[in-house]
Amino acid sequence: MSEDARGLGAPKGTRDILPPESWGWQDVLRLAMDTFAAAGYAPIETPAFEHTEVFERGVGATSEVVGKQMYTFRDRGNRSLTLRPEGTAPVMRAVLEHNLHRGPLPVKLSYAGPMFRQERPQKGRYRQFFQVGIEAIGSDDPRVDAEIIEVGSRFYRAAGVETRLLLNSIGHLDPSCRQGYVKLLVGYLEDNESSLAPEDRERIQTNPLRTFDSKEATTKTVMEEAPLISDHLCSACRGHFEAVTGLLAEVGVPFTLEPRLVRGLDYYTRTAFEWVASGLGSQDAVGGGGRYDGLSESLGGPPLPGIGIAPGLDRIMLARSAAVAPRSPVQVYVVAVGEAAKPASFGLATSLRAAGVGTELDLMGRSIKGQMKDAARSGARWAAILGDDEISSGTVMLKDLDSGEQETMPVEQLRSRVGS
RNA sequence: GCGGCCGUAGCUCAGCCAGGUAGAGCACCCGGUUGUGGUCCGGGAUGUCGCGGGUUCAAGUCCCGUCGGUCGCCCCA
Repeated sequence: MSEDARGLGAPKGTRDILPPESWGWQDVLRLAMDTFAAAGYAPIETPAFEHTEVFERGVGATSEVVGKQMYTFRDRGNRSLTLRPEGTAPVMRAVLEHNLHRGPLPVKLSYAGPMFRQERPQKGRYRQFFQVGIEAIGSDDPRVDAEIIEVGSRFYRAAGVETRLLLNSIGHLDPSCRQGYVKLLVGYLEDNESSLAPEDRERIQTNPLRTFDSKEATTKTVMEEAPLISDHLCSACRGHFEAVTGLLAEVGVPFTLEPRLVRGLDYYTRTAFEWVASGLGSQDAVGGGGRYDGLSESLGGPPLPGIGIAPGLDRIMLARSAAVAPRSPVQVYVVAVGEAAKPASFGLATSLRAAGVGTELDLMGRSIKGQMKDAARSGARWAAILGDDEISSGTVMLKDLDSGEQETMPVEQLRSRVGS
């Protein structure tokens, strides 16, 4: 059942996240932001849409994301706007706009929010999906790369997701480095063009690096012998990458060198990586990231190196062990016995909530039995039972729903009793 | 954007092949004597059979289209 009877289901590729799963969603989101904050990354909020140019210039017009997947529209002022397909270019735009790079460097920011790409939906791939992320802008020190990657890996572990970190360096844009390598690769591909799958032949000119991602058996065979970027990095990029891997090894972050790893957004340079989880089919990347040392200049800013990661919440929720049940926020359920107890139970629930104790009560006029059942269902540890007898004596009967034991006590004692 | 499979109660699904008055389990509500849950027993409510069209005396069942989901391609989180 997907369409509402009125024909108003959530739009294709979008979805509602309902209780109880939404509790877990909130837990993971909070865990991410706390993990980032503990490493000094401050939250930033940017708009859900930007001038289209931010992505065309930032992410790159030749990328699949910008070329085919953006939600672009005109507003009433005839401006071309685009729902953000990713979070890094908007953050860089905000940094440049507000001159954050004129302050202490690196600028360390975290964000969380929905992203939008118009693709064919399937499990783990939605048109509106949710990413969290961090960006460190203004330093090309390998320790920044290592810090960002370590924080990301720690987050996955804490969230209960088993991942493998795939790591590569794709060099920087210079004839001595990636440009030279790409020339070499194009030459190799042209020499072997007849052995490539037809759809991969077009890529030779448009996006030769992506041939490494091809699933076509014939192309894969060709690519096994292809020159690797790792063998053609300039000495600076090679040194940078060796420093990054050395630091990761030192702090015990496991990784797998993946010399064929390339990424889909044009701004990536040097360090590039993905976290993959098992059991998600072909949508196995639960997060990725990399360095983007040319992004600032693409957006008209000064030279300003940066690096970031973007874990995807939707896939993380699919990948984490389903056993992690969220804790119920309700501790006490107030049971009202008889009409007279209704206002009193409402007052008791209110004062418990004001004291910070998670409290629920019957709002449906249920019988005592019905209320007890509802109490059990709410996940509350205690039922606070209030009837004529208790009201007249200023007491309340507190029942431990696990053990079944109950005792009567003055109302004033209730709070300290359930506070533990 | 392309291809395979699927779409019946809130949920998971049976019924479809061989057309003949819509089912199960779970969940939900009430009750098992008047103030006590999670077990058990009894009872109850709930469906435009995704949507539209066609074939037929008759369509959940056959045919076509469409929308949505899912898996693969593509791409990526």
